Amino acid sequence: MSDKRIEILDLAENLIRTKGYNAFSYRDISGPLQIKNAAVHYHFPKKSDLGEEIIQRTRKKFQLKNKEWSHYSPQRRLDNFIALYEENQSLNLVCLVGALGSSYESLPENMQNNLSEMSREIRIWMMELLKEGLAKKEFNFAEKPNEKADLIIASLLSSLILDKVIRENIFKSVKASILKGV
Amino acid sequence: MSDKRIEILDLAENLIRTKGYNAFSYRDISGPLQIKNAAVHYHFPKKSDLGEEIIQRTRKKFQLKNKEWSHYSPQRRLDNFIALYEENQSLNLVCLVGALGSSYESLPENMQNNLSEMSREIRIWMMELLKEGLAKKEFNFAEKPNEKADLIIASLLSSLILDKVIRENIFKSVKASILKGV
DNA sequence: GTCTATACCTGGATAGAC
DNA sequence: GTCTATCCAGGTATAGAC
Repeated sequence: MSDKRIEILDLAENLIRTKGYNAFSYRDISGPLQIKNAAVHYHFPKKSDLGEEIIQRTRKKFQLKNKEWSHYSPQRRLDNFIALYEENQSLNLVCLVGALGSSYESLPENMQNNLSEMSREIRIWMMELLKEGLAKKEFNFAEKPNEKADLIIASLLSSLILDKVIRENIFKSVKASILKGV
Repeated sequence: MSDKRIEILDLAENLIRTKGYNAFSYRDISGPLQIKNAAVHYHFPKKSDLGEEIIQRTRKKFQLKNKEWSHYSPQRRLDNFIALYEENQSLNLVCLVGALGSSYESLPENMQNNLSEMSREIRIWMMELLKEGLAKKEFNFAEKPNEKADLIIASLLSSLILDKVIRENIFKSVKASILKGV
């Protein structure tokens, strides 16, 4: 994969996760990268091609982490997962699911499908993690694993949004709550 | 306030909460309401005027509820607050903070400010509610009130987003988790 | 792989008649 | 308060030269 291609993807992802998919244009890419719009279109003919590839590579990154973490304890895997959000927060970035999901109905179909699949994958991963933690008595909570999983992924997602809106460290609070609750 | 004005606000709010602020246009308003773009501009000269008023009236609605609920028990106030999200979910709508917050940096300044103030107000309300519930021994949880408050408002916000993306009843899970955790 | 040039559309917004 | 008409900026996208 060429350097330019990656630079375009990186910049576009950043734009999506600060301004949203519908608020950035090819100019916002070509300007900073000092190329012309047509060059961006060469790499990604349609805007939705760009959007789709950003989702797909995010999904792949997550899958790689999974493999890497597969023999870690549930607690450590949970810590690592939360650390991903902590990094986003320090970069002042919303996560991709939050950035795209809130305007789901405005997205091209290929992006909707990719986004849904990735999100389901993360959710199932979290459920399995929690089940295993319960079984190994590393965790202790009253909710059903799917309920707890949904609470965790939902609260992490929004913590990044609310951080920007409220300008308080919501992520930190949410992290503390989650860790005290498992 | 004229009927047309309200019709415009209602429709625009719906569009924001399904497609996002940047994905709808004056045509999306004027078409369904069978008027012309210029008529919409008469009521709301700039798009951001429309956006701002939608935030402001949402904030006022919340303040009215507060007064109405002020002598209810903490548990009942929490139940009522959750019920607001339940209604949104049944209408397939993301909440306003989620819809706008995820693309915060693309918003006009007047909308950013109004959105931030409203969100802070909701957060503080939730913190007070939880503190009171602890003091009255209606609630029992290990986290600090601000940590718990952030967990609750964050998870409710995203539950509506994830509901759409994952197409499972994430809201229901989150609701169960919250109620078991206080 | 990047450029220039351009096509075509949609967007927000305003002036002025009714 | 709503209309027609119009403006202009910006958006996505493509053709064809280099």
